[in-house]
Amino acid sequence: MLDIKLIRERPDYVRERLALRGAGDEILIGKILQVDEVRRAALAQVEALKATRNRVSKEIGALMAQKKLEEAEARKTETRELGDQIALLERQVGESESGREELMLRLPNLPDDAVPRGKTAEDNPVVRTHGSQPVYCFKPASHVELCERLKLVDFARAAKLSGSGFLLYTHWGARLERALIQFLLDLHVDEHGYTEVSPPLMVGEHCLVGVGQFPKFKDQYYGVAEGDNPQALGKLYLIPTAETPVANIHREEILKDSQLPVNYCAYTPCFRGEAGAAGVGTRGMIRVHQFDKVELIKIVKPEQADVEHEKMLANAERVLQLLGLHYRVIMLCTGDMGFASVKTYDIEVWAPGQASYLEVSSVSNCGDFQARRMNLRFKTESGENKFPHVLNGSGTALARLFVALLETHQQADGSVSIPLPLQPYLKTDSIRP
RNA sequence: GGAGAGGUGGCAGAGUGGUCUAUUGCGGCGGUCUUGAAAACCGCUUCGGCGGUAACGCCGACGGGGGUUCGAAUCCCUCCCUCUCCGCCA
Repeated sequence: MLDIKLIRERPDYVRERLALRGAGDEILIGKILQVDEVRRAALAQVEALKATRNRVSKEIGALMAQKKLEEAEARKTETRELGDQIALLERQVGESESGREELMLRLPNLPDDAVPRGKTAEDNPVVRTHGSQPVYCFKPASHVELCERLKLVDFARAAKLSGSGFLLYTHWGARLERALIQFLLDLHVDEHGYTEVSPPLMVGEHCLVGVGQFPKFKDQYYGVAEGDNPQALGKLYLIPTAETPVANIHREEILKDSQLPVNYCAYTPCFRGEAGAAGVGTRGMIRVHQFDKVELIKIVKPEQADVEHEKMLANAERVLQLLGLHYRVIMLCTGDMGFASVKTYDIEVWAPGQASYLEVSSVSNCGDFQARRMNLRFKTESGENKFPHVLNGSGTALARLFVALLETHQQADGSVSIPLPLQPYLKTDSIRP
C-alpha cells in the first residue's frame, strides 16, 4: 500500500510513477483523493460532536453524584439526539474509509528511479551473464525425454491422479528433488546466514492481502474447503509461494531496531492456478500447478534495502554457480514488474534442451509497500515507529532448476552427471538409464 | 466436535455503568546522590488518527464486529483465539 500522505501531497508524482507501469492505475488517484477528502471532513465533524458528548456526559455524571436528578434528566434529553448524529456521521466516515482502503489496496507499488522504463519483457535489460551456453557433440534432449528415459518423472500417471500440470517424481527423480531441497537449504542457512523456517502451507486471506496477491489477483490461487462445509471455502488458501506466510510472520508487530535485518529461508511447495496459461509451456515441468521452491525473505531498515537486495541476488546466483549452470540476470522494466515491487531482478537459467532461458528466481525489493499492508513496523533508535522494507527472492524454484540441471549435464551415453556439490546429497555422481 | 475457564499496556495483574486522565507492581529509560556503580528517592514509560506554522488541543483503541445508554473495559448479541478436560485422529 502506498502512503496516503504521499498521494495527498504529491498526487502528480504518484500518477507519473504509476503511469510507468502502463496499467492505467493512475486514474484511481483522483477518486482516492476525493474519497479521502469526504472522510476527513466527516471525521472532523464527528470528533467535534464526540468531544461535546464526552463533556456533557461527565457533567451528567457529576450532577447525578450530587443527587440533582431532575437537572441530570434535563441534560439527558438535551443531548439525546447527539448520539444519532454521531452514528450517522460515523457511518459516513466508515464508508469513505473502506472505500478509500479498497482503492488503495488495488494500487501497485511505485517503481524505483533505477528501474529502466519499458512496456514488456522485451524491454528488460540483461544485467550480466554467467558462463556460456554449453556445446554438445549430440543434439541435447529435452528434460521430458530425459525424465522418461531415466524414469525420473511419470507425467502420465501424475495426470491420472490430478490432471495436467502436476508431477509425479519417481526413483532417482524423487531423490534428486529431495537432494536439491536439502542442498539449497544448507547453502542458505549454513553459508549465507539465513534462519530456516517451515511455515503453514495454507494461510488466511489477510496474508495474501499483506504481500499484495489479494485483492487484485484473487483468481490465481487455490482456496480450500474443510469437509463439506461451503462456508469454510475461501477461509484458507494454498500458498502460491513461501513469501506469503514468511513475509507475514511479523505482521502487526513493532520490531526492535536491533532485530533487523531479519533473514528467513524456507522450503515449501507452491500452488498456482495459472488460469489462462493453458497451452503456454504446458508440456513437461516448466509450468505446473504445484512445484517446490526455497524462498529467501529479508526484513530490513530502509537504508539497508539496496545492499541487502544485491546480497540476496548474489545468494540466489550462487546456487546456479555451484551447480555449473549458465544463466543471466535481467532487471525487470517498469512495465513488467510485479505488483508489490519497487525493483526486481530475475535470474534466468539456460536450458539446452529448450534452447531457451527459464526464469528460476525473481528477487524483489518491495520497499515499505508490504509492511504497510501488514502493519509491520520497527522502532528506530530515536524511538520513532517506521515501516521496514521487505525483500523476497527465490533461492530458487525447483522444477525449472531440475530441468536445467538435467538438460545441461546430460551425456552422450544418455546419462546425467551430477555436479560435485550435489553429490553428497544424492549419493551418486551420475544418473544412468 | 462436546463441556468448562479465560483474552486489559513490554510482562504480571486490579478494575461489575459516571467523580480529572484505566489502580498497582515488575521490567525499561532519564535524573538526583556517587570517584564509578548499587541501593534509595524523583520523573517518564502503548498505538493510531484529526486540527494547528508551532506550543498544543481533540478523537479512537481493554481479542474482532455489532447493540443497549446521555455515558461501556464493565451490560447484551455474535465471531475469533488461548488454556483445561472429553471424543476422534497422523
